[in-house]
Amino acid sequence: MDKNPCFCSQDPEVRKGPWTVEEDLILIDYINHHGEGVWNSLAKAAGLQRTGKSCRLRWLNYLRPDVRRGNITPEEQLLIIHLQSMWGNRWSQIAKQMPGRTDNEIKNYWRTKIQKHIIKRSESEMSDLVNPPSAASASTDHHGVSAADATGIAYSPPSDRGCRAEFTFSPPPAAQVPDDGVFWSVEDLWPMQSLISGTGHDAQFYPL
DNA sequence: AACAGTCTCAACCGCCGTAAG
DNA sequence: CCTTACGGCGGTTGAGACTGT
Repeated sequence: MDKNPCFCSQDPEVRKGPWTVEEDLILIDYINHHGEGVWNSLAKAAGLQRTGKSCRLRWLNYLRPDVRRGNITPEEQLLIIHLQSMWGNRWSQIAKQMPGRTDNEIKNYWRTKIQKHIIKRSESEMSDLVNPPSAASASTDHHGVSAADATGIAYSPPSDRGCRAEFTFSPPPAAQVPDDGVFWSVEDLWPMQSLISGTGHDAQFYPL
């Protein structure tokens, strides 16, 4: 087991790193014929020089037939933000609410697309405290819509109580999805104004 | 065209909970 | 009850892709 990682990491029979097409085919073929089972046994029985964990991860995050990859929709973006604000980093739980999406994908999306904006906004807010922006400059996005009104998402920086930062979220109207089918970027969705004046009440971070 | 910086995401690591013996 | 084996989870890493200069 992995509480004795030295055995596995020093085992020359165990492969690491990116999966090859051949390995993928072996795993898919084996699971198609025998189903998912005890992963360590499965890896050996299939003739894969991989750990059971590695096989499980590869199957769940990549090879499973119902996995949808890429093109996170605006609705999914908002759902991720909403669920993350309710549950925190319970990625597997969030993934269960989003059929076809994996916890790994959601986690990566959050960290690369959303969390980045939290940090940026926190930094800009800190600078705004020193150099306050004009009221008009932050009130609309480039679609000409109030960002806070459009998304209903609001962010409040950490309080002096030592709690985590808070999001608030109210479901946006369906009209926010563009007719041309082009996905909105996080920049489009991000509620710039609300960073300063969040007013929603639906959800918030739980203190750690 | 070449290089540097940034971003994305597949995969690994380590911890925890639980079931079985 | 204790130990072991395993699955599951969240955090992190690093290689390759992409973008800007």
